[in-house]
Amino acid sequence: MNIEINFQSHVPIYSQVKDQIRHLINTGELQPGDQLPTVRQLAADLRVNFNTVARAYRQLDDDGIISTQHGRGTFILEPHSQKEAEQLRQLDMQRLTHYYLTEAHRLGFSPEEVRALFEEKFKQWMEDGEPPSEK
Amino acid sequence: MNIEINFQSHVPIYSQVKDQIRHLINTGELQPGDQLPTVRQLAADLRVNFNTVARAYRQLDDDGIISTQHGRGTFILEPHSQKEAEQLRQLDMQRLTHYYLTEAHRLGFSPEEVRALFEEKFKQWMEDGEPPSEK
DNA sequence: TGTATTATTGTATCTTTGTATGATTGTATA
DNA sequence: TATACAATCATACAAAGATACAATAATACA
Repeated sequence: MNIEINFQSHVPIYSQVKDQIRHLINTGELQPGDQLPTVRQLAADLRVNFNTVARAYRQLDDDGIISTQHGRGTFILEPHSQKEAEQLRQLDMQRLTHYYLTEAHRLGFSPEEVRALFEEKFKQWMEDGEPPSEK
Repeated sequence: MNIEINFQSHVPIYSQVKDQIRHLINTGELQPGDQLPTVRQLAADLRVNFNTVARAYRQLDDDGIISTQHGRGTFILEPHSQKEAEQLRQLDMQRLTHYYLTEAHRLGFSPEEVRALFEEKFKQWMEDGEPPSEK
C-alpha cells in the first residue's frame, strides 16, 4: 500500500491520508475486508505523528468507508451499494481535479498556463491511447 | 541564530526578518533541513507580534526558501539558483499533470470525461480567482 | 484448559505550532 | 483635516504532536 505525503503542499496531512486511502479503495488496490496498517505503522512509514493517522482513520470511519476497532485494527468496508460505489468514484475524481488545480496554483501557475499544459498532455493521451507517464 | 531588528529603521520588521534569514542561509549558518524557531519563539526574542514573524515566514515559503508546516514548524529548504528553481517548478508541474491523468485513467474515466470535469473546475477557478477547494 | 501477564491497537486530552480575520496604529497624500 | 493604505497587533482557530489510557490479542504457565 503506497501512500505519499507532500509536506510542502499546504493540504493537511490527515486530509492527504484520507484522500489517498479513498483513492486506493476506488481503484481496487484495497479490497473490502483488507486490513489497513496500524495507526502507528503507517505513521512511522510517513514520518508523522500517529494521532494524525488516527484522525484520518476516524473520519473515514465516520464516513462509513472503513471500520476502526479498538485493540484490533482497521478494515475496509463493503460499499453499501453499487450506486454508492459510483458516487465515491465521482467524488474521487473531483478531489483529484481539485488537488491538481490547487497544487498547480501553489506552484505559481496561472489558469491559462495550467490549461495549456493540460491540453498538451491530453493530446498525447488521445494519440497514444494511454496517459503520459513520468518520462 | 542571531537576528536583530532595528526599530528606528523604516524598513518593515517582516522585511528585516526575511532579509536576515536569507542572509543566514547564504552564509551557511542555516542549513537545509534545519528548523527555524517557531513564530512565537522568534517573535518573543525580537519583542514583536508573532503574526509579523508569520508574515515573513509565509513570504519566504512563497519564494520557495523555507517550508512552513502547520502544527509542525518551519524548515530550511535546499537552495536553488533561479534557473534551477524554474526547472524544478516545470518538472513538478509536469509530474503533477501526469499524476492527474494517470490516476483519472486508473479510476476508469475516459479522456472526454476528464476533460469535461477539468473544464468545469477550471471555469470555477477563473470566476472565483482561486482554485476550487474540497468544500 | 484457564488465567495472569504482556504486547498491540485504537482513544482521549492537552500542548505546541502555524493560519485566518479583523482592529489598531502610523504615515503619506489629496 | 480627511482619507487611504501598509504594517503591526489581538483574537480566535485549525493542524499536528506528546502523553497517558482503554480494549483486544497473544503468550506464558500452572
